[in-house]
Amino acid sequence: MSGTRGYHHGDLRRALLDAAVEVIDESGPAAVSLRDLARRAGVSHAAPAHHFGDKAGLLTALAVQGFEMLADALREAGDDLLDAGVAYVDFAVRHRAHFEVMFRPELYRADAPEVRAAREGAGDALRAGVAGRAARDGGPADPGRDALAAWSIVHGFATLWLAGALPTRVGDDPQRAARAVIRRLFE
Amino acid sequence: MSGTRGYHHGDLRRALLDAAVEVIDESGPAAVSLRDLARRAGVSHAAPAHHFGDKAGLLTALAVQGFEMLADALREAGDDLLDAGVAYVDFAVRHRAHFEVMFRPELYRADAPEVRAAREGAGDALRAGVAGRAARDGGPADPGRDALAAWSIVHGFATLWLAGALPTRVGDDPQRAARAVIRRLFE
DNA sequence: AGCGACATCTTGTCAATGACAAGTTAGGAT
DNA sequence: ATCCTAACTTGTCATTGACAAGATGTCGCT
Repeated sequence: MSGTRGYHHGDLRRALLDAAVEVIDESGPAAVSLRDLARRAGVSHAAPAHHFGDKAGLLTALAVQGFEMLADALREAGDDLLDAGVAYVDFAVRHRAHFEVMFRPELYRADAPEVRAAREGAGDALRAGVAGRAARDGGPADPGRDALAAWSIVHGFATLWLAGALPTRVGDDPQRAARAVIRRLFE
Repeated sequence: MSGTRGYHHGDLRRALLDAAVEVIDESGPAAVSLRDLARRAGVSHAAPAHHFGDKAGLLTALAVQGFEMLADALREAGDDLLDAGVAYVDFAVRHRAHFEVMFRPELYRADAPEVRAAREGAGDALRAGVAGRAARDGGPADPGRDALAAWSIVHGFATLWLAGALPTRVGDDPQRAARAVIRRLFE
């Protein structure tokens, strides 16, 4: 789907998404301009529209990609709440552009079926991580609430970290700091 | 500062900020257009520039206002972690526009002195709320980490709620759901 | 090989926007 | 009364998103 063979450009779709990630990493999603992305890819100003329809279409593709990447990262982290939580934060920091778009539904078509599917995949992976630790502890009173608490704490930490809202005293190693914060959930 | 007496418009600065809140509530910060705000206030398209310089200036004013309102809300909630946490979420939900701008530093001049001051005021109020409960529990091992964990969990919950990312099963009462999640911190 | 269909990309255009420059109006101080 | 300055307007320009219409390359089919 994303890798049609060499046409005029070669793989414009991918190039545009990569360029978008670069721009968002530097200046946030609001700074994305289809014409700028086209310039960076060396194509005409209207080329992006063909692949994504409009700006929301491009960001929708980015969000889908992001949810899929997050699901992969969480699955790879296994079913330990601490590991899954750290993986969540790590994903947000290393794939900041994707993460920032994913949780801004007003920027893209969050109700598109591909988005729903990708998001649910990530949700399943997250719940699996939480359930693992909980089972080991002898079963929580309310698994739904525990999952929500775990998701909230890692999502909040990641968001605050990305926003640069945390005091410098927290340090410059997000994984380390996240680990300490998450541990607070079972002490 | 925000209420100069009746000039041509009366109180354009306030009117523009109010209109911005309205627009952001409906369509997010990306949808804010100075010309649209001017139209809503019944003034010419360049009037906003006089009060705020540019778009970032307007959002900077909104962010300052937001941090001050948040500090007030937290102070009013007292020094109980649960109450302070619920107040944080309540603020985010009831003042969604302010909250969304506050934690998007790329949209405004986050390094402006008025912003720094307002943000620190809110930070102090937040820490005060966390410290209260901790002291009652006999003192935490690491107050800095506890504050960070508490901030993360309420900020994460609020963010996910606003993004519409939470499953419907969580319900439609953010205060109730937040209370349950926060309680997970001391059980 | 040749032809047709289609995806890919380009050129051209329009309304909307942010930002700036320069001019106009109205309150307040003296 | 007059000046001064803040508040606002009019005019303009480059940039952008979106759309329409045309050009070009690639592939399937015969």
